[in-house]
Amino acid sequence: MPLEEVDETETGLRARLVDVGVDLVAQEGAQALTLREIARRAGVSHGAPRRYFPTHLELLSAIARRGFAELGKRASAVVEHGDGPAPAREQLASLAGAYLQFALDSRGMYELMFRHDLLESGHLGLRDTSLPLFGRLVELVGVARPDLDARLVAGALWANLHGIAQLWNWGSLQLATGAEDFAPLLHAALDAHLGSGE
Amino acid sequence: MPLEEVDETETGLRARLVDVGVDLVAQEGAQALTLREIARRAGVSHGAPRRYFPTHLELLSAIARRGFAELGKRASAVVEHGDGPAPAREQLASLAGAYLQFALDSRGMYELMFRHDLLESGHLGLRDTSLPLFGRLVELVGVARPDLDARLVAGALWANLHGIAQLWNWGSLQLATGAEDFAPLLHAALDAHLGSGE
DNA sequence: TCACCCGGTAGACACTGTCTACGGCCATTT
DNA sequence: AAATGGCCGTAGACAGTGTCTACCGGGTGA
Repeated sequence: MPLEEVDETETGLRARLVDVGVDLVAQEGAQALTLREIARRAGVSHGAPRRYFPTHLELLSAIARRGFAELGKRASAVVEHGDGPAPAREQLASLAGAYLQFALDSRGMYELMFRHDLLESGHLGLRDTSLPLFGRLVELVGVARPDLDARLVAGALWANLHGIAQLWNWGSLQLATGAEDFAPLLHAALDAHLGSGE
Repeated sequence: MPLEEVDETETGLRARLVDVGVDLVAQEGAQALTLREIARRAGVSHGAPRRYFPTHLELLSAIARRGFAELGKRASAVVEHGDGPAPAREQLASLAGAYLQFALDSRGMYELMFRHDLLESGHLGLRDTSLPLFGRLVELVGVARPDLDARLVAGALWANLHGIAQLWNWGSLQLATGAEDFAPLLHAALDAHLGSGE
């Protein structure tokens, strides 16, 4: 009877492994995401994950995809939150704030999401998980500053956000700038790329 | 007789291990910096490094410090290169360009230098290796834009450079912006943080 | 000459990711 | 109803890792 089972949301081991991974990275950090530890916490033998994830990297990628999904959800929630259509500049501020807040709330997950070997492995499916978010960023930049190259400015702004998130997360920026809150940096970046006036 | 040997530049095993590490990371990437592989290439047993570096992380930190030194050297060379005192804005462009070029030339080393567990371990001595460079950045920003908070702008700009370097290095920005050279992004960032006019 | 200690060796240990052979259970089939 | 086959998880082996400990060889001091 169940010969295809297209529904992937069942409570099988595959999903449970990813669940465990998401919890584990939140609690113990990215370096704790051992294949064997995930299997242990899922209550199966260390060979079991191989049935669904041929390699450790693919399991990690599946976990990271959850992170991208969560980030996308938060971003959407923030942007579509206003009752009326808020000015693009404000939406961009909210979006950027949500991005940084996510990176700080979910240090381990953010770190996992931007591991080079994951990104380069191609298992992440960035084109599906991350590009929509970037697309929205480009769109908003295009509205806020029609005079600029939206893709370029959006790229530079994204890089700025990523840099702030990363450097802030390990304390370099606090040490360098003496700040104790990332808000000034965020606003400086927004003002820089989008202009402070309008 | 040799009871103190303050001179640390001798050709002992300590320095040889770091040399090997620098070569190895340039040739094979950051993930190749195994303790045992470094020892192998240095022609000693796997236990030998422990005499000088109690832990793997401390050896990696010593290698990364070479990277920071090299980066600082390149930055100084570029800034002090002009015969006359070039405008601060131009010096900033050169400095930023050198930074990005270093990150791209020495992918593996750059990756190693900004490994969170190295930065957080405290073995890097960032206060000595990296802060001078940042100080020069602050100084130049202060000259170029006396109307702004130099430390804040310098921090945001540094984060921007770091983000561009990282995202560019694994291809995300190419994919997102469609660019095939990082120069436009660099100029966009510089214009954004320092203004395009003057 | 003897003792000492510095610097490197060699083996063990726990842990990792991957691979392979095995088994047990469910569902289909005859 | 009994037999068959395939899916899913187990268990053990293997090479490799970082760390720890016991050893020891040879040069320097007394």
